[in-house]
Amino acid sequence: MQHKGLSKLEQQRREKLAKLQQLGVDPYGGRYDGTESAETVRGRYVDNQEGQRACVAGRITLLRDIGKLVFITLRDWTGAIQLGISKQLLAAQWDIVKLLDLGDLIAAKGTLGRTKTGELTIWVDMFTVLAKALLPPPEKFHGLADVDLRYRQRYVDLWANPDVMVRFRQRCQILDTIRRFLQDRGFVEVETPMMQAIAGGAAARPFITHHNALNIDLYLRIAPELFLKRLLVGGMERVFEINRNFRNEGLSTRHNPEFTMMELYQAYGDYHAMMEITESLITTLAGQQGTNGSLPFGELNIRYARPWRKARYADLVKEYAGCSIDDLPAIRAKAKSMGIAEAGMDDAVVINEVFEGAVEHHLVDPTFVMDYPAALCPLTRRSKTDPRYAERFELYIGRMEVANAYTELNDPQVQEDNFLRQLRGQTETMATMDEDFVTALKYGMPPAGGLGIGIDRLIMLLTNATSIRDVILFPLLKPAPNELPEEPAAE
RNA sequence: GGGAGUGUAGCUCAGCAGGUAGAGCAACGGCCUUUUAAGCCGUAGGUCUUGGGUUCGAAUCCCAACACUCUCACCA
Repeated sequence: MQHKGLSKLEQQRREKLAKLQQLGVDPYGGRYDGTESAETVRGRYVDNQEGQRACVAGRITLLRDIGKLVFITLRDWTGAIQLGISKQLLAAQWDIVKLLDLGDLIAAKGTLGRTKTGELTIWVDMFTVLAKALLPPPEKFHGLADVDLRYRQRYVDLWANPDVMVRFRQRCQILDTIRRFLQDRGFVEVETPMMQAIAGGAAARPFITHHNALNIDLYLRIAPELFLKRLLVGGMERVFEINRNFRNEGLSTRHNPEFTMMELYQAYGDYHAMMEITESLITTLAGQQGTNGSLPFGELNIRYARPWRKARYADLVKEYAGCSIDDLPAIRAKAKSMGIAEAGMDDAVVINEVFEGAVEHHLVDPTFVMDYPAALCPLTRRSKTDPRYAERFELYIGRMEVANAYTELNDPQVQEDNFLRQLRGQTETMATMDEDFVTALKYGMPPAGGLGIGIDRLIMLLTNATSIRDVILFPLLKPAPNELPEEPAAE
């Protein structure tokens, strides 16, 4: 795929590499101690104070050759700093300076100062080549813009588009905060199987894989829920897991087949306790990211100020769709008017279609949607006052479902009945009876609240990324043509 | 899978009432010791995604394929 033009540019760089070697320079460096980040150097510099030294390493992203003076913009993962290299100061290494290219990795030492225009600059008196780049970097001003290329070559995107680095470092910071927040509340982090004999805990099509030694098919998990609740039975009272789920579904700006989910379970809690945790956690995170209680998300401006809106599912349908979820003819009429093929659908499913079509896009600021129809919630305890509803909420922010939580069902009899009812309604692999889970419940699971937060979507909201692919380092892509396996010739 | 859009130099993009290609950056050669997307002079770089068709003539029009983006569908 890479043709003449490119290999010519590469050829030129290989020649420079050979020249470096002739000058006795190892173009691929080695261990280099004593560097500081660009950010640190900027932070500690004091104006009008002589003799401040600095040592940095990074990639050459801009190079301005003024003849006997060269300015380099050196970028590391904290930011950029300018190097000034003068022939007078660096006569011994001048031949090497002239062989530097955009994209090369170098380390440099020197004295700090400011130029006429006030730019903080390291006046270099020693530098080391750490890695010669054989391929040219993308255009220096626009960066790498081709969306597909950015995902395929994230290793270029990360430094060619500095916002990308900032966002992924924010992602790490957000995850740190989540872990600390939960640990402070007494939760412990656990890891449960990603490969499961029965893919349970959600309704989604799983990926199938095979274990050779046991000669069994296994599923990549679609949710950790049933294992985490087994831990409640085992006496682990506050657990959480942050890990990948896999769902064999289409891709979109809000869906990646593998995505990161945080699930937690708290013994003796309920869904109101989960609301408190959710609201407290996410407002903490929003406060850390943002300004005065609100953050932009695409065209939207989302207000995170507490308290968040709480609204019953049924009330929202009435408010935005104009009909009661108990009035099935009206619901079906509404569904039909919205273009939903409601004829063969289950009542609860029709209601949910109306909800998704009529209500969701109104839910911009954080909103807890409470009390779902029980038929939609096989793992949830029903309301004691009105068993038609389940003690469940979903949190919507920016028109997206971000969290899902409920009072866990701990009655083994009801759980078994729900599984059986689900089995009757489902096609293909969507549901399998997990008898061992029912057995676990028979030993007694404490009443508990459980919560799942879609981490990727949360990070989208907190970092103003409107595509999930911008918060996942390597989103799933169709392999490039030359990576695809040979296709059988048959049509 | 449906709909809309995109595919031109290494990168970012022009060119599309049909007459076989342009700019900026990057590259190469030259000048320049305070630049900031440095500047100036010069040079080189293209099977216009692929395959058919219409035409005297196609980057441009038509058909098909491939890839990507957005969107809908699938997704409790």
